[in-house]
Amino acid sequence: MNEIMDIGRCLRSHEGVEARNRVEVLIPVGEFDVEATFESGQCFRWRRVRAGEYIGVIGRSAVHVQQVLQRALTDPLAPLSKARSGKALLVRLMGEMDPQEAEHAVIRYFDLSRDYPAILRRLRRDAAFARVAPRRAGIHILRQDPFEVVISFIISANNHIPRIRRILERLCARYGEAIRTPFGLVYTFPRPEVLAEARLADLRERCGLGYRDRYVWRTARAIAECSDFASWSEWPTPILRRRLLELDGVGEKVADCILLFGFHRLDAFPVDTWIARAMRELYFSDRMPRVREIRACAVERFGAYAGVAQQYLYAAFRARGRVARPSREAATAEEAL
DNA sequence: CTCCAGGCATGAG
DNA sequence: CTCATGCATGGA
Repeated sequence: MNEIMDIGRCLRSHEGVEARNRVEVLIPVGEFDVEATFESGQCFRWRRVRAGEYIGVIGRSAVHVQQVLQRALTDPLAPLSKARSGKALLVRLMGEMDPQEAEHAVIRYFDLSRDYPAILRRLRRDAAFARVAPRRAGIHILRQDPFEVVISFIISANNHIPRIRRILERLCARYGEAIRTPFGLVYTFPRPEVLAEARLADLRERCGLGYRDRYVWRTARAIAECSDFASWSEWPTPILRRRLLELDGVGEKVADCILLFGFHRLDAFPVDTWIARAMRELYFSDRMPRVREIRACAVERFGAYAGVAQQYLYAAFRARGRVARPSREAATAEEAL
């Protein structure tokens, strides 16, 4: 049984969807930073191939993204001056489409037409925020596929980011469609109907989902059977939020992540352990507030862009926490002093 | 070995 | 309504 499935997988993998057209677009991006955005915890499936270079999927196309200095590209012989050359995004899409729709898809996915520097300036009017947030608006909120975000953040609950990535990788390799690229195979995210047909044991054992197997399966089935999931994006945020909370495995925090990362509701403010710590330190003088209280505080201070503030706070505190967390050796070394 | 991870569902009070 | 508990898994 399993052997047969494995062979089936191999065949499917090697068939792959042949990438016929390759469209290349170069877009000036201002302060946007691919690396900061991809490593900010809002997406899990972009694979880093080099510094500032990633491969992933947008829609049903495999995509290679590279952050470049625009001048270096238009005039390769000109001296590379960081000050005088603007940042740009060189994007190669593998799939059938014309350059114009490719450019539109890229601008939309990376939210490049929004003025993030202006948003950051507005957020930085808050003194506490300004103290810890960066000056440059490197992180954008991506416009990811809603279903992918739903499943991804169900898996994210009580889990580590490296493990979330590996689970999603296996899930897509098993249930998504393979696309051949010069960097190896990449997979589309599985459609709801496909995940709904999966076996629970397969999700648990092969993909490593653990106890979340039934959450993923039930939610995939609910969305597959839901005739109007495509139009959820048109609903007002409070109604959409209530609807998301009905999905199995979706609580308040995950619902807010889905609103922010899947439906681009920039006022949604997911409160996880890191944000709770950050907000507590910044605004509650180290007393432990309720999650409700934290969200209310964020909405009051950051308003329509609370979600953007959240992403910058999350990145700042996580970067700080990783180096600041004392290791066992550091602790004993400290005691030895 | 224990602790923890971008929490959630469940049941008790 | 609030609160406590168990939960698969794997990296630190």
